[in-house]
Amino acid sequence: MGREGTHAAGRRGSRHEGAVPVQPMSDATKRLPGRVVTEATAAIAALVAEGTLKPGDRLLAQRLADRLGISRFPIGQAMRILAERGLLTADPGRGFSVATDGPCHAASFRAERGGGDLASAYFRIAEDRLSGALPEHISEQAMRDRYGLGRGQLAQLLNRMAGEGWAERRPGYGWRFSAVLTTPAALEQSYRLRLAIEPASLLEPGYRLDGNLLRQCREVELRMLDGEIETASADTLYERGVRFHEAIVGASGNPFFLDTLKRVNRIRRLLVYRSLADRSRYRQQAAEHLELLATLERGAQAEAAALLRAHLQGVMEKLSAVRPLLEAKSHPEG
Amino acid sequence: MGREGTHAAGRRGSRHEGAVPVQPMSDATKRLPGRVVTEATAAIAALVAEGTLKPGDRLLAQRLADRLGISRFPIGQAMRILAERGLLTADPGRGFSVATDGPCHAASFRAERGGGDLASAYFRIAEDRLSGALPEHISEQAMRDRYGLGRGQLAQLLNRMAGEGWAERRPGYGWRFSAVLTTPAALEQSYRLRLAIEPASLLEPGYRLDGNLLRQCREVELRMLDGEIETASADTLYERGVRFHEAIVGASGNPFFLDTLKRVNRIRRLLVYRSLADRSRYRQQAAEHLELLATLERGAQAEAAALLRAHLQGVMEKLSAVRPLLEAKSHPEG
DNA sequence: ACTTGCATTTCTTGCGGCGTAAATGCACAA
DNA sequence: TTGTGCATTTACGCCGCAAGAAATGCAAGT
Repeated sequence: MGREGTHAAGRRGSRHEGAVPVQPMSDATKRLPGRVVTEATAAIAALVAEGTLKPGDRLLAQRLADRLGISRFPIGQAMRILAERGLLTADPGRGFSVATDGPCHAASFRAERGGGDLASAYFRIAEDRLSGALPEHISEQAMRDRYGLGRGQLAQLLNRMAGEGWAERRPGYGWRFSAVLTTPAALEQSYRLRLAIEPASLLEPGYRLDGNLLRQCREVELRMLDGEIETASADTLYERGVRFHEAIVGASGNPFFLDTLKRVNRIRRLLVYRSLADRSRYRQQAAEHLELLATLERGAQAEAAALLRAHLQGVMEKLSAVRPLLEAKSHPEG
Repeated sequence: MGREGTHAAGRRGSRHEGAVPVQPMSDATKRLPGRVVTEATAAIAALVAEGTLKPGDRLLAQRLADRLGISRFPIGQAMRILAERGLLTADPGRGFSVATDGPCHAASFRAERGGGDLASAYFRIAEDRLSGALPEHISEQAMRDRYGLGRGQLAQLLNRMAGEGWAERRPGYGWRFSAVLTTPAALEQSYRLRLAIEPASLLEPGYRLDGNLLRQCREVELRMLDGEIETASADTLYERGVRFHEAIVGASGNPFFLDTLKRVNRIRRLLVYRSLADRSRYRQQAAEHLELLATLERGAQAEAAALLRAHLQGVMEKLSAVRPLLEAKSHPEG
């Protein structure tokens, strides 16, 4: 998806970010909604789409607000927007309820998720860094000018990068990008970390993979085998893999394992960015994922751990076969 | 109107932080030095103290600046300060050189490292959180008032906490502190992560523990056994342990392992904060550390990994014995 | 030629104001 | 009594200004 979104506009973008390019909008909802309203809108639409809310059901503002962890206000806004879109009907004085033809409309709300501005800058920076377009040392000022970011935004990004280990403050002014990402060994090293933690997480004392989650994971894998491997975008495929592994590890109940995995995955995303997704291997991966799920369902943790280890090792080997491709820009250092 | 507060002193501390309480200072160096100057001062003093620079040696500004990764300016300031302190002699027109009695003075420069203001707030927050004094949800405004922080400072802290996984933005306003830290199982879980990664790191392909580093580690452990266990502060003891393990893991050359360990250690520090340091166990720990070093020296990685595993497991068990003490405030949660 | 020491430039951070989004209180309707 | 709809209050993000602090350029000295 075009994550590059706004870049030219830059500075004056205020906070509304790229979200909700819905259409000119009629008079009642002229002002473009903020982040929370946008999310609430999507969330309610999702509830209708998945059938949790059926036609005729009345929507209680407070209830929804609690569920989403926000106040009633953005809920009201969201409902008004959805009513205009024909998903809900407004009963003046008695709030809103799901329209009879709501569910069909609901599908059109496919997560036009924004959040874009910052995320897009993040990826642009990473890409520039990997391609060598960004110098090793640079001042915040220069970064702001280059990417059209406000002070706070840039600070957020830099902190994140620092946390991820590929940028660091210089003693005086400015920042320094470390070489971690540009070395071809990084990807392999990230896999060795996963190899250490993922199987171990399956052996955690309280491990319990929720039945619902398991079913959900299985369905995704089946859909993949059923053709999505060919049709989905490379980004989506990556996302799917990440989600699977995070779900598996998350079921360990040990947040340290999960956080670590999430962390390494976020970086890995940058590393695989340039590796042409070789779709054929996804087929085998999906099969292995399914086998793993079956084993976990039986509660055979040790066996599952072994499978997972083998799975990761397999991926890693395939990977080192592609490695020459990545070494286009090898920075010998030492 | 909460906001105009400015209530406590806090605010006007500018950025110089608690550093360098050196003394009223004579006229030449009246203005208190900034962060970089302070660090440069300490660095140069250290060079003199450790004998890298001997009496009579001339100090070249550019050389030092390059070595520290900063510009010549703060170097000059630092040298002037040190000259006033009697560590260096000023040769007008020809810079500075080490004074004959420099080395004795140098010892008095024991890293009076500041950085304090923020760090102290960080620990106060963590403590309040652990003791339950801080509510689960809170707005930035309330935090600022509570801890007397500027907007930027607070933002920095919150970002850091978010990165460490124990605070997160709420959808609307305000922040939410996750339960990670308050659950009594957390400490144990953190050890299980370490158990997964530390031994594995010893088996990394390019593992190589530098001879110098090894010797240094050994010395520290010996000093510990030689009495420091009784005399050093609890904080220092913790620090020593962390450093040892990070050195060992860092020698794997895989930054992902090291980062993960650092990360978990930072959080662990908050978790052990209240556990009364039981000094007796440090003795055994030191012995095990030494044995580990010896094994690594022989290059017996697998054996070392086993030792490390046993070591961690031992610590963990001791820990679960103390656990009842920590459960003072157990938050059962569904 | 190399360095110092100063002057100038550049960068960063703190603070307060402003505009807008979200939270909250309240009156009123069902 | 419960819940809606609006008005009020509160919180937060962005911006500009100004004060330092660090980086850099330059002339003079050795």
